[in-house]
Amino acid sequence: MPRPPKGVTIADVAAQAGVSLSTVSRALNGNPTVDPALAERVREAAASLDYRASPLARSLVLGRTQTIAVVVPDLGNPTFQQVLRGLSRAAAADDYHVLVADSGESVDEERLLAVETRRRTDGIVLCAPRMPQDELERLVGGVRPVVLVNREAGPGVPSVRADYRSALADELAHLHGLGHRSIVYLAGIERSIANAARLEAIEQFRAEHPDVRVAELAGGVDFDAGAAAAPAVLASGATAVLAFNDLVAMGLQSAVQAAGCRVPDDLSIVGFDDIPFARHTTPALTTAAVPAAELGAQAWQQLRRLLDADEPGDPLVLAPTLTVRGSSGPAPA
Amino acid sequence: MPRPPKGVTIADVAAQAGVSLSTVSRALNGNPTVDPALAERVREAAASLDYRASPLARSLVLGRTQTIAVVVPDLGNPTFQQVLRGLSRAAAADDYHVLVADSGESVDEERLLAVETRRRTDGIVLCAPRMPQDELERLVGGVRPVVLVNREAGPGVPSVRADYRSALADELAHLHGLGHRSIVYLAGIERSIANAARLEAIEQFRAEHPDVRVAELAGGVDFDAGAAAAPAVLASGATAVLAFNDLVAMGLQSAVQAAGCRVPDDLSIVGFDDIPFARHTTPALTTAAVPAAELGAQAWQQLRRLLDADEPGDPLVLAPTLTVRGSSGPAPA
DNA sequence: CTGTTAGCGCGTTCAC
DNA sequence: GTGAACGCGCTAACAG
Repeated sequence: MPRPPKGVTIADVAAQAGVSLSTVSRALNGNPTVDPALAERVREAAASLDYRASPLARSLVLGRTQTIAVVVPDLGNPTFQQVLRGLSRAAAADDYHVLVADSGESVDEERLLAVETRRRTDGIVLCAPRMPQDELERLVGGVRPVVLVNREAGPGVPSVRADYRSALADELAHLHGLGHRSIVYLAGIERSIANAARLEAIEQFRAEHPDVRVAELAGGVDFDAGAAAAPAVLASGATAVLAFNDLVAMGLQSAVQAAGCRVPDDLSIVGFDDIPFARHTTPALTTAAVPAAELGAQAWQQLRRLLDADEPGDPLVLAPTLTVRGSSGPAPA
Repeated sequence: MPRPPKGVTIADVAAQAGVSLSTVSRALNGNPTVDPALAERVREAAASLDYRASPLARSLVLGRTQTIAVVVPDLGNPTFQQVLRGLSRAAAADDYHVLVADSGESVDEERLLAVETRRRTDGIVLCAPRMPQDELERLVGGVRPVVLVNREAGPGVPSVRADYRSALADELAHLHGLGHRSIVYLAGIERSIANAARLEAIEQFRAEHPDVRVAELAGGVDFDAGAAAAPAVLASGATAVLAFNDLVAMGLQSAVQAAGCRVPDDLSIVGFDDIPFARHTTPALTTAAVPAAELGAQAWQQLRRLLDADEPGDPLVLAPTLTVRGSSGPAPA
């Protein structure tokens, strides 16, 4: 059972072409100080041997791996799946590879994986929504170049994020415009940055609209959490619900419908993220479209800039767009 | 702007501990032929300097990178997302890293990415549903160790796959048991292996049930394709539809419902895959649950076996489980 | 048990 | 313009 032909090295090519190792290296790297005739001979030899320089050896001597790492809390989460997709394609377009690590929602793992994967790569994209701010700031120092997704850590640390605050404000305005005066917010994880941003928007809305009741209910981040919240939502007497994300909204919608509640006639529901299936529920989900894949692509651009020029770009803030579909409608009389 | 402290090398540790490089290497790698006292001194020195061996240098000399590659056709496809997730977690549990590459549904890219990523890793997991069989068999020779997902390429090439044939047979039996005698199959990509397996099951069913009409309609692989097929499905007069996958089923269900057709009263719909949202449609989707994450985890086990012992495991076939939900019901009278 | 030497495969000075 | 030598950081074989 012969393994693939024992790695043909640069020495084999040199022998075949009748030149020295250095000449092969130069020729293959397009160094102009090589006699064109020789260069051609080297290329032919390399082609005939199907030679390609070992990425490992190159990495060691060049000090770069042409690879970046991305750490996500959960590869099962549609948002991070899209971030990864956008990042992967953007990096590939620039001939970079992507090492992916799933921290399983554990902050400890996040830290460990970040430093570990960073050592095998040229830079890292970090998605760490739950990591405490002080811990995050301590961590970024040790893993530069680094780009943060949906987090910030002071100047010099590039980041890309969606503006959750303004997006939730848009949703509140949407519901208010439809006549809703009693609204429930299904909160996500307490310590989550994303949750905090949403709460800010709610605070401001309350201040500007004293006539509207916005109640908070403990929620969660997945479909089941949304479904579990259904009884409490129905009991609250609210006419509209802001769910922490689309998964929660879909779980809620499914559960209240099963209980005989009509959406949006009896209850309006709005989600967050615009995951691919949001438009496919019945009714389709009104939501704030977070451009997750674009976030990933932009994260790569930020990282690339760091890699190429070593100068951090400005933090990038992408505004989600309110996407009105069938799950929200006028408040019941 | 000081980069992270210039990589501290094994030489620094050796100096700090007052021993030679080899002793440091041995001590840190748990080589028992080291004086316990010295070993301790080395560990302390390493800890005080926050030293960790360069993965790059280790990879070069050891001939292994502790990294595997996975090539998928589309990171936006829920099935491969789950495969990646299962693979990533299983590999991480064994201290292996995962390099991911998205071929963007292009067979050419698949081939290129496979050989390219393989060179930076110890092995590769290949998801190449559309690659022609002969091309696949030629490719695997050059990238071993390799594990195939949902494909096979002769003995010696480990693979993990779902049994699409038996799963579709189960679905057909399910519909037949509900009294359906006119069924439509919404086909996927022609040249796809997965499609061929489904067609086999249909052939056999036809032979065993001459009284049942099973028509094929051109379909696709995504939500929009399912929605686009709605008029043709309704015009066919069939009482049940087998969709190529859940996305197609959901698109179809959504579209026929919008046209006033009741599911499952007027039309039964069954999908394939059991993607996370299948249980969340209204009605919830009857489908064949393909254990994609488990497929990924098992792919790692197969690859690990190859890496550890160099002996391929037997091809693994996982049977999807028929999951009956609300979208299928008795045939209308 | 420890230190010295020789590579892993390549890019890059430095002399010719 | 080209080759010989050195080094990237580490492990392994070889002496002592």
